Amino acid sequence: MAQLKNILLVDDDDDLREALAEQLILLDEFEVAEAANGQEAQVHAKGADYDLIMLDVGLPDTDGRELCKWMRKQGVKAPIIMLTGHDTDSDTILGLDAGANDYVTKPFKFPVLLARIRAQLRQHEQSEDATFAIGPYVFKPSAKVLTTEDGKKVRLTEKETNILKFLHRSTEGVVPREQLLHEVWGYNAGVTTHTLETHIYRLRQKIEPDPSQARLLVTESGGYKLVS
Amino acid sequence: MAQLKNILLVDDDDDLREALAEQLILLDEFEVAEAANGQEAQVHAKGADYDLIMLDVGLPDTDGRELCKWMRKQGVKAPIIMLTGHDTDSDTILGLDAGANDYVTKPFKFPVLLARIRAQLRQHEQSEDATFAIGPYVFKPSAKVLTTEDGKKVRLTEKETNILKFLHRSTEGVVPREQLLHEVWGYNAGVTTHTLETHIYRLRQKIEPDPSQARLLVTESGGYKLVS
DNA sequence: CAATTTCTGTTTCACAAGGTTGCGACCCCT
DNA sequence: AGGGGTCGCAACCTTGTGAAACAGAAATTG
Repeated sequence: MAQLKNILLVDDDDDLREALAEQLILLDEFEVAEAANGQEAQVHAKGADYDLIMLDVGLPDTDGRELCKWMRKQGVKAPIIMLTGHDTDSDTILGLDAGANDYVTKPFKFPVLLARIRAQLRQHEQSEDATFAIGPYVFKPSAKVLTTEDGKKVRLTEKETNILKFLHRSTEGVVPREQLLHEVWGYNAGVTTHTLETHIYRLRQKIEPDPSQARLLVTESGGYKLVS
Repeated sequence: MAQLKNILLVDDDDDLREALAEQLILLDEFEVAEAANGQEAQVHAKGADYDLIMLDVGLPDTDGRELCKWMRKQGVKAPIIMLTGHDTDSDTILGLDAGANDYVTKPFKFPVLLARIRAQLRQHEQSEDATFAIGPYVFKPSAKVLTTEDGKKVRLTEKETNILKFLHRSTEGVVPREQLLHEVWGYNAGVTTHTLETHIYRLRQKIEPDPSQARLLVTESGGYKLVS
């Protein structure tokens, strides 16, 4: 099972917000935090890292667009989907220009919003600041580090990072050595699988809590796979 | 002036397509290639690298969604915006699930589409496979290389890549040494600006056509800036 | 059929070559 | 002097490879 995605849902319409949150939670893919106004949203945004933020434009205390800009200035990189009752063009434009990634007008059908949420999450995985859960770690490819719950960091080399990245990308399970070799070293690879095996060894030394037994990075029928 | 973005516009409605292309070109920000059907689109997609692709769903020869999937399978990473006449929910959902990044229903106002185009382009700059024009080079941060028109490659070290990345990000112009130091080495930097200066020196050796005179990477009042 | 050998795929680990990086020394120019 | 460029050097890190150990399956043998 993939890790649950963290969503922050900001809307002052209690009925709509709660209904939406419930539907999302029922899918068993998301964890949803709720905020009814800008004040609350700011607190949430400071406290936790969200994978996606949904923002109503008309909040009692702040303009959603201002909130959006504020979040961006705070360094929030998560995709932001703006929600609004008004379907005026200028609204949409202003919303997107404020730094939102998508803009959805109410009323909307839930499946459509969901598709847009998924599209944003999918796109974000390619981004600079994407992070992934791998075993007990948070893996940030662009920083080449694994971080544990309690803040310990494991620094990876470039090759190790790429290996982890490609292993993670293959949800399919086992990645054959040859394929991994091509993905990490390129097709005109001047190296043998033995080189890959050495890197796997070194990676295990770093990431396996007990290096004598492979639990995270498992060998299986001619390839490797990552188990969460 | 920033580099023109390359857009591929695929739609079989000649009037709409040409009008759209013209409006985009008039903005002086984009270069637009047009295709009237799937066949043409495939040829274009193979031939050139686009920064963004707009795809009509209803094409004479192919389904736009199939075309979208095909492009993704070909390794096209550019954002894809789907256009459609039908505004059915299932259509939107299928479109997004096919790998599109956004979905716009006709009729639309041009400024709205433009805002969505900009939003997609902005988001794409954060992505793994983003490239930037720097002087005579194409800079791909994730690959840590600069490529010239005629295919020559300049390999950069990690520090050099980051320096270039942050210099490029600051369209503002001059980046003070201290700021660059923080951005590249982190806030608890254990290094002095002299280290940065050394790196700049080495970077110039690599990227300045004539290393005796700095043209691309210029020193100015306590900082550096990139000139295109 | 059980014991033993062989074989093959994989792991372990040391080592050397090469690249990257920070710094010191010195120069140049204003 | 002071800000900045030039360049060499030493420490460190990364990486590929070779030698050897290991483990399980298959094959061989008595």
